[in-house]
Amino acid sequence: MQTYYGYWIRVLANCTNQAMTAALASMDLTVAQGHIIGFISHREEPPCARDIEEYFQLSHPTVSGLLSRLEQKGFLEFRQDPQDHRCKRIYLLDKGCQLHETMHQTILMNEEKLVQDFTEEEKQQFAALLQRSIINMGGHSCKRKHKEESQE
Amino acid sequence: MQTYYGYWIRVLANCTNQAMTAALASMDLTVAQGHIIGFISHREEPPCARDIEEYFQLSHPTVSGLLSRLEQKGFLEFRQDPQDHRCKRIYLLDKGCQLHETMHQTILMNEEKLVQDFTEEEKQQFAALLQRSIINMGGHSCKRKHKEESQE
DNA sequence: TGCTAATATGTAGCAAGCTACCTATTTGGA
DNA sequence: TCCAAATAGGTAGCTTGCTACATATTAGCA
Repeated sequence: MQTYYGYWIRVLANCTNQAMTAALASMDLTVAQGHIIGFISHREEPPCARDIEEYFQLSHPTVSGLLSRLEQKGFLEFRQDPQDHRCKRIYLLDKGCQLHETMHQTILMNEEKLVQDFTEEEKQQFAALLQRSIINMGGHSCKRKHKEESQE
Repeated sequence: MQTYYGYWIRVLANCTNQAMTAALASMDLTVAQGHIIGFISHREEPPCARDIEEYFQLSHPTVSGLLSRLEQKGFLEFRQDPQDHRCKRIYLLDKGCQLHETMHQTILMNEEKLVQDFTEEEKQQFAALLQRSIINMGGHSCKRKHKEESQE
């Protein structure tokens, strides 16, 4: 067996990141920041940092840094949860809401580019194999329901 | 169309990275450093930084930083190319060569884990779809022949 | 009640990715 | 030949990922 998948995944992750970086640059957003804005805007209830960590399988300091940069740029703000004083709920500000639709379209376009010459069957296969490999690697995010949530 | 691939690729890249980090930790190597050691040891001629940038689709400063950390730890050394004084050829030192076999086995184990419940056909499909999506995103690394090279 | 464990978050310091700029060397065409 | 473009590499400063530590609050059990 050749040792290819890890290499391809690394390169593919880098490629998609670079393409999305270019696409989102005009909005003063990085790829990771854009995904977080999208995640927040799709939630009915304002999430806390912990929710983002679980959904994206990221460590707390990583999410903490992302959120603080988004706060500095005026995309969101924190408000302490009245029930649980440990939690800081994340609220999207106008600036963040306005961007969302444009960003959503940009992400959709890049998704389409990624699989532009795939048949419908191949798209489904690709999605299924990606999800199974995440589970194989012990990724927990697949334990949660993603049905109503987008990747952003 | 749902916006999933980008999200899955991000999560998968993160998962494989975390698993490999744990596996390589005992060798005082990070994942990126391990892959570079593997790449160098598989080349007949000592490569220069530019070769690594192309193979892994990474920027020059990224590769530069990786190599300088590997040099500091005594895994490799630079020697100026006598023909072209711009190039610094990269030579693996004993410490790097000794590690290679162990690291290679570690990477193989993780590759196997990634697709542990895939059939042979699914493995081939996964490989083909990953490569096609890299090409779709404009990744240049696929233009080069990888037949004789491993992912490391 | 009161102590312990679990949970949410904060921060320091590192690796690895990037852009943008720099110098030095080589190459190639006028 | 000689100057400009291409090429290889260096460095500053950023984001994003991490581990390892810290504090504050909540929950649960004796």
